[in-house]
Order: sequence, then structure tokens, then C-alpha cells
Amino acid sequence: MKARSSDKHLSKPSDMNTALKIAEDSDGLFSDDDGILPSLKVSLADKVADYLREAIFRGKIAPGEQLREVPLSKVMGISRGPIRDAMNRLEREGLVTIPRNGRTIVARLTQEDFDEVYSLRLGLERVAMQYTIRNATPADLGEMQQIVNVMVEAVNRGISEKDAADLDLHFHDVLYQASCHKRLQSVWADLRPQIYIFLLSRNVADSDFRIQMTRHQEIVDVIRARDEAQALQVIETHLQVAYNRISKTYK
Amino acid sequence: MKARSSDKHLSKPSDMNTALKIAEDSDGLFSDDDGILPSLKVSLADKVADYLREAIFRGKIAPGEQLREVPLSKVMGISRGPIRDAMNRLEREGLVTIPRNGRTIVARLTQEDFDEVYSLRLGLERVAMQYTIRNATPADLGEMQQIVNVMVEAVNRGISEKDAADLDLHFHDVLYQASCHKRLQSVWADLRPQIYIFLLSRNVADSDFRIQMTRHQEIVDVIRARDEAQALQVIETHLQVAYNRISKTYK
DNA sequence: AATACTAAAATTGTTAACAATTGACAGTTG
DNA sequence: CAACTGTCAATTGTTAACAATTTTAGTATT
Repeated sequence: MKARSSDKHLSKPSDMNTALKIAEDSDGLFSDDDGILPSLKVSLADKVADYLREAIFRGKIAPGEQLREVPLSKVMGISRGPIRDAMNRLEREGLVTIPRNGRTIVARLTQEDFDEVYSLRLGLERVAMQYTIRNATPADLGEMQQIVNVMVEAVNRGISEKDAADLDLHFHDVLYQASCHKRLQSVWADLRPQIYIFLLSRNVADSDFRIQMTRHQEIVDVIRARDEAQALQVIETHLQVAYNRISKTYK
Repeated sequence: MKARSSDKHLSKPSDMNTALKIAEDSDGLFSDDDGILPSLKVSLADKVADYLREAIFRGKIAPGEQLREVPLSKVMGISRGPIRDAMNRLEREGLVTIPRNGRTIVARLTQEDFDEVYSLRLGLERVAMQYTIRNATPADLGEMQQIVNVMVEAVNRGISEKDAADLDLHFHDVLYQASCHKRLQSVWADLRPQIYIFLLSRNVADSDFRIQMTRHQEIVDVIRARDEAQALQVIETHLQVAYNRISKTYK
């Protein structure tokens, strides 16, 4: 019986035991005392969510895999409570789905998901631009410009898909920060991980991402000019180009 | 010592014991078996969240009050776990804030919050309109028209502020439903309770809400016509008028 | 009166155990 | 073979208790 169970277990690579994979990484990640200031202590749930999120980004945990509380709590050496909280956090970010049966499944992001993510993103970033134009400080603008400079230099030197995605989203992080609109920031925080996944997987398939990197200068310029009508145009174009670029990789 | 504590306790009406207020309502709300199909069984956390959300809407629990797990679990007759989950749910909806110290405080919604909610709402509903125009079925349109008919009739007969708010949001619920855009629906579900609170409190202060009710017919018509450019214009105007109307009540 | 310190109470974070639900599997029936 | 049923293991939901953190109250000092 155990042999049969094992055979079935190995018949689907996507069913490889998630907890075993995580056990490879779990060298005291969760049980150590961080030695940081108590008021900045990071909760176990946050640590677990951060770990799982990264594991999903790296492909260590694949779409369709189920995240089970009990095995995870064993390999992480913590109780199930914080794991539950972490999984609720990941659900909010769209990285997992928790259907009616309560099981937590890593999300498969389809082309339809992509369409939703980018249409929602456009709706958000239009509002963000309106607020950023109003609220961006010279420091914000300086930070955005710095990121663009790093982008341009990196593209010239040769840049990996991951670094491109990191810089791209970091730029938009600062844009949202500059908007001083807490709710926008919150929705962005929830949407960002899905966008990252799309960028990571789709940049591999599309060599034009480097061209897209350099377009961020337009955004900085139009914010600096505080020109709202132009700003909306620029962000729409920016995201539409990104949308089209990634969309092509689904064909 | 106990007498002094009691004196201090009564010195701030907003500090009246939240759990005592909830005890008035908690006649088996949470511990009863619903007798519904098992597959449709509502979790305790959902029940608690629903109850607390309504209590906040009714003003039974006031902005600034702290929701404490232990007293709540005692009066509700359940453990703290589901209460924690419920409070996390309410945080997501912006009804409570959970600062760094972990305490859960019912949110005070300021004019700035109002500004954020409505700007975000506009960004979302533009996207929703684009999708609804594409995806609305005759049944969706029929449902929206039915709600508008009820609105018009109710305004003519005389309608309470609460009923107006209920109908208003129900109309937009259907709009989002018709969009077939899951992420939009999810963000709307999180934003909706805050909008409801603004409508409830501000409708009292502004007698023009009845005029606003009747403007929903325009939305139905433009969706029916599948005219996207016009649709964006209509929803912007609709929300701008609503924004202006409520904004005035802050002066 | 204002500030600082300390201890205790209050509150939240986490854990382990029990309860309830879901899924997998074997056997039976048509 | 497909569909159904029953059993049991797996998994999640909830609870009570312990651990850690934050707040409050009381006292001493300036």
C-alpha cells in the first residue's frame, strides 16, 4: 500500500511533496530570534508569507500545488496558525486560491488573469498619476530618476529578466509612494506580486523588454512637468505597450 | 480601586465597553448550528465579520473603539481564532485599522479618506464600465433596469437614506457582476463597505441624494448602447456629481 | 505638576490538541 | 465499465492554554 501510494505520488511531478521542497530551505528561517528591535519584530505570519511568495516567484512551488498546513508547520518548526495567516495574505495577493473546501492552491495565472491584472493596473495607475503629479516631492522625482538611470545603464551592460522586472516594479513602487494615496498603495501591494510573476515569466519569452525599460524616462518627465492630461496619455501608452508586448507571448 | 476604574471608564462615552454592547445582540448568533447544507456552511469568521460590519454600519460600534479579542470571544461564546480572522477581513475592507501594536481600532473615516475612496472608485468603475459594456447580458441589463425602476418609484414615494444607499450600491454590485472581471469584483468588495458608510452618514446631511438616485438610468442606457466613450463620460460624471454632493457636507 | 520607573494587568501572538469536513480508495451494484 | 456507498486518512476549523508584547496604574523623584 505504501509502495502504491509512492508510485502514484511520483506520477505527477507537480504533486512532488511541497513540504520536502521547502524543507531544503528551512534552516531556521522561522524559529530564530531576529535580534532586531522588538518594535520592529516581524511576525511569523509575515515571514512565512515572504518565504512562500519568494518560493512561488522562483518556481520552487509550482502553480497547482497545494500548500498544506500540517506538513508546512512540521518543516518550518512552527504552529499552523501563522501559516494560515500567511496563506490568507497570499490569497489576497492572488498568488494562491482558497476554494470552498479550504485547501490552498497556488494560482495558475492564465492569459485571462493577465488581461484582468493589466486592465486593473491601468485603472489604478491613471489615478496614481493624477495624485503623483500633485504630490511628488523633489526627492520622489530624484528617486525615480535614479532608478531610470540604473535601468538605462543596466540595459546597456546587459540585464537579466529578473533584474529588469525588479527595477520596473521598483520604479512603480516609488510612483505609488509619491502619490500619497494609501488605498492606491494598498491595492498596488496586492496586485504587484501577480504583475511580477507575469514579468518574470514573460520577459523570458520576449526580448523587447529592454526597450520597455527605457520608456520610464517619459514618466519621470511628465510628472516633473506636472501635466496631468499628458501624464494620463503617457501612462496609458506605457502600460498598453507593456500589455501588448506580454500579450504576444501568449500566441 | 474598582470604583475609580469604573469612574474613568464612564468618563469617555466612546470607551463604553464594546463587548457589553455586542452582548445585547449576541443571542446565539455565533454558536448555533445553522441547519443549512454542509457545503454552504458559513464559517464562524464570516459570521463574526458580518456581524461586526453591520454593527459598525449601524453605529453600534463607533469609530475609534477598540475591538478586543478576549471580551468578544466571551460574549460571542467562541474562541479567539475566528475573531482574529474576522478582524483581518474587516481590516482589508478598511473598516478597522490594525496598527503595529496589533490592536484593532474601528476606523475614523475622514474627508481625506473620502477623497481616496472616491478617486479609487472612479479608477475602478471606469474599468468596470469598459468590461460591462463588453460583457453585460440581457439579464444583467434587466436587473440593473429593475433596480433603477425601484429607485425611481421609491424616490417618488419617499425613501430613507439607508434604503437609498442600499439601492445605490446594489446597482453598482450588479454593474461589477456584469463586468465578469474577478479582480475588479474583489477590489470592489473591499471598497464597498467604506462607500456605504459615507453614503449612510452623508445622505443624512444632504437632501439631494434623491436626485442622484435617478441618474442611474443614464448608466443603464449607455451600457445598453455599448458605447464605450460615452460610457466613460457617463460614469465619470455620475461619480463626480456624487463626489461633489458628499464633499459639500464636509464644509 | 510633570517625568520616570516598575509591576501588574490587559491584550495579542503562537502552540498543541480536539472537532469537523473533505478527499481518496476499496468494494459493491447495475 | 460507470456509478454509488462506506470507511478511513488527510486536511482544515476551532478551542483552550501558554508565551510575548503592550498598556495601565501606582509610586517616587524633580
